[in-house]
Amino acid sequence: MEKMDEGVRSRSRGGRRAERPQQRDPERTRASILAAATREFAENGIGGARVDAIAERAGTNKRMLYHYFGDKEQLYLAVLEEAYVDIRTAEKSVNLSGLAPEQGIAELARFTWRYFLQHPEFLSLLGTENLHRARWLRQSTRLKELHSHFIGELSDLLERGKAKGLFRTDIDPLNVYLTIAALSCFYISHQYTLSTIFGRDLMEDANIVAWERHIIEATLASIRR
Amino acid sequence: MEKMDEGVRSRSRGGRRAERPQQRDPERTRASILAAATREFAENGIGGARVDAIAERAGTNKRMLYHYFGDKEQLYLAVLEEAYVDIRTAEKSVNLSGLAPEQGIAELARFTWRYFLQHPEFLSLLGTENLHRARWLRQSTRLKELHSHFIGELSDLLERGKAKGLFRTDIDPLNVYLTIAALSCFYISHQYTLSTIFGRDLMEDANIVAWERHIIEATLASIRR
DNA sequence: TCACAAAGTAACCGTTTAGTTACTGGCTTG
DNA sequence: CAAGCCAGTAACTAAACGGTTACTTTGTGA
Repeated sequence: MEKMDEGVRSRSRGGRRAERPQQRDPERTRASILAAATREFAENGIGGARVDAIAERAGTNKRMLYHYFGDKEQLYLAVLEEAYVDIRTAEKSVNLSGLAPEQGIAELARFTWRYFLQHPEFLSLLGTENLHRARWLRQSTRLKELHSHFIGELSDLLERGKAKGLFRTDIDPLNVYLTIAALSCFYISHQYTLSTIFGRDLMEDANIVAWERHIIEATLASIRR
Repeated sequence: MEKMDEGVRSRSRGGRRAERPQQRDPERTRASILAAATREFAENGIGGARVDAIAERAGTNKRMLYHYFGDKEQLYLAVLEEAYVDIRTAEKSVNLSGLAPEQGIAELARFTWRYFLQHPEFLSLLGTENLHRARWLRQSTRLKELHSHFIGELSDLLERGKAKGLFRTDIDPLNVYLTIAALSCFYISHQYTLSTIFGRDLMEDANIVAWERHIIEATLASIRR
């Protein structure tokens, strides 16, 4: 995952099938360009990302990048789409319907926090996208149709909680989702300025564990009767 | 505040003193470059910002920009420093020591939310700075010394609240500050992707009012016994 | 088997970009 | 009042950049 530089070429040293080393591999080339672009855009934003740098990181030629993706902006869109597809796919593996209301909310918060923690590049792309007022997200019909199923699951959890008298009756699912997302996203995406200003490393294990507990507690506290 | 294009030049049509139109005005030129740079960096990030665009927006020449600020990066640093000085100055106008603990927390949350709402360029600069892992913030001794006095005021409020038996005793002031900042910052800086995905304009008056109430309620709920 | 399409390379191109040079005009002070 | 410094302008430059052209290599199916 670290060194992409020899990516495509190295296939010749032992491909899937020994009798045909297969020096060419369109899918692999495309995938390695996409992975390299994800890193480059996440690290530098769209204005700071360099097409040459992406090609080099992918271990391929700049020509291939234009061959598979058209231009820099379409490549960025492909990166953004992949990032959204990935999180939506991961979300589907979470099943909240069998859990008690409070446990369900906690599980949803835990998943969101941990996913963001493991995919900082997604948060970075989100930041870039918002800097540009969601220009590419709005442009992409595919992305606009890619809804999170969390809002639905959350509505269900809240209804069950309300019926049991556990939760306040004036709670909006979107508010709960935004609360979880805000507490998770901000802590990670602003870790550098925060750690510098407060002189405390927010990414220390103990602090990470404490903040996870805080997200869950604060979210539940805000919806309990 | 809107049209900077004629900035410096227009001084000749009536300066402070009629007898000396004063075509030159270093301070004004410097200030208009700084204001233009703030907008340009906030809108495009550091990689997307254009030196020529800043000069044009400032209604001056590119040479002046290098004359007053050295180069693009130092100009960015000046913009960042000014933004931090501005918020720290505004914070000082808030006096919480005379308020009851719950009212004090509410006031602090209200101030933070409203300041972010009125200064989205500050949030944008923060995002840019974090994208680059606080490279300029860490570099600037001036900025590292520019602490928020809110943490101190907050500690005091929390102590008083604990003494009265209102608040939990295991509360960390930094956690409370991060909670308020996260709920405020995320909603505003991610408004574009969120509004697009959820098909609801987060910046509608009613939604803004509701979220302010939510920030205050959620923060208080998370610290009450 | 060979023609043709697709995969891949490297050198190139016009434009944009940050930064500079060489200059003009005005303000201040010795 | 002149000398010299500072504010300001416009045209320039070298390098970086996104994107293209012209070409080679490889796999495949008529």
